[in-house]
Amino acid sequence: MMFKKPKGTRDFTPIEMKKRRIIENKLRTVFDSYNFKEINTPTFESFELLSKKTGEDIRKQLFVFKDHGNREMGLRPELTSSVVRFYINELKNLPKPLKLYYFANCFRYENPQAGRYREFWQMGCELIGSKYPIADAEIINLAMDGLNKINMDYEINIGHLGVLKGIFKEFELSEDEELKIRRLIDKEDYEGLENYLSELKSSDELKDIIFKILNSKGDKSVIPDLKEVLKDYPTSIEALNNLEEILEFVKHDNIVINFGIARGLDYYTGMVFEIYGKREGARQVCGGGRYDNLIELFGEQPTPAVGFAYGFDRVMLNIDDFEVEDESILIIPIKKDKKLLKECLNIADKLRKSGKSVEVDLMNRKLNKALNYANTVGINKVIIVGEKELSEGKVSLKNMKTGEQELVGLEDL
RNA sequence: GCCGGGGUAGGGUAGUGGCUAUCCUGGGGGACUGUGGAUCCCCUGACCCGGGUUCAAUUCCCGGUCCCGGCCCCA
Repeated sequence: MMFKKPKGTRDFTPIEMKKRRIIENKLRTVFDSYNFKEINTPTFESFELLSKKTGEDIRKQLFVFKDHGNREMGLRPELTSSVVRFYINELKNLPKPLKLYYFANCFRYENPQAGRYREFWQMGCELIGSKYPIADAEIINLAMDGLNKINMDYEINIGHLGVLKGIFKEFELSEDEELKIRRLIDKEDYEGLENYLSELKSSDELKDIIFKILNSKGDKSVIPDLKEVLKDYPTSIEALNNLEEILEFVKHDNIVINFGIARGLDYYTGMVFEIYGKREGARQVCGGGRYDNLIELFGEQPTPAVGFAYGFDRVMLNIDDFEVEDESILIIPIKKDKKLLKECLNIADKLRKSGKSVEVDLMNRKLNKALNYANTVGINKVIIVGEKELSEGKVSLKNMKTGEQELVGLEDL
């Protein structure tokens, strides 16, 4: 074989594409129903933009290249940076809230494993301009409604970075220390966390508080208890109040409060959430949260924003497989003379204009072979065009499922 | 970047240090000249790549690559 597809990429068969489109369209209707508006941005951006919120280290996880003008470019690893750039370039003067969504392929230079590819699809949204809890809630509700729409079983965990940040502030931890702690929390490496915390000054109290926060996991009722524990940490209390307000507007009840969600890197500022499916190895299907500092980081005046993205491929892995079938028609001339063939094309043209999915035999097949073909590819109806019937203005319409066949006037097709 | 398991026609497989590499399925054509799912026949089409060992490698060894999965990481 001469060519193979690049590592970590996939070809999608017609059946796979059909299924992906069905799911995509269902999710799309939910975004539309919240009156989010679809946008698109370039597949590649300047490396500088892509590395802005994470730093140079990101390079090894990006597809980076230089264009002919020696400008350094990268394939987008996600859409948030691009959307924010677009917002700052052109959309910042639109009325708020700005509600945007996208469905796009993204690229990360990583080793493939279950549910991880070098090219993958994200469907997500950004709600820009509202700092209010109801905006956070709308994002959570939208994320859950989408998955409900496609009947996916999931678990959602919601946290708030302000709680831990309030603690870090009181204990005056350095940025490095804070980052290291968040990494360990995100990984759920509690043993490593305990060891690390033991090394720090004021370790006992800090350790005690952090583990109390991490253990506050469950339904909404954990919040009042945690407030009591954290009553001396005003920033944390503020965060808990914020989270409580948000949850008042979240319409689904099956949520888990979990302050262990540290969401990878640092641009989230408030509420954060993750959604998990059931499949082992590719469980996380969605992540999101509030990022009120990012737009400012990109050089615009401070603007609150909140959003999420589905990992579309993981969504596909976490739903039950389903059958797809399409309504299609094959038109077969009984003989291969030009007049009959042209008549076939005329009929096809008419049916196509009325929205039907129509094939004309292109293989010069004899009738029995053509029927055989129709049968194996799952064509529902066959129109047989013969001279005798045609002279009376009729054709044979055959239902491939039932085998029934009837003469139909050309006008009645 | 690291680790484990794999790689034989489009899909699924058998097998071997040597002879025309097995079978099923799929695809094209025919038997069948105006009615499908059957049967028969013909055609199509593969040992991942490179190096080594050997008289001889698809087979054994090494390296690479890709796939599956696990770490690291995951904006």
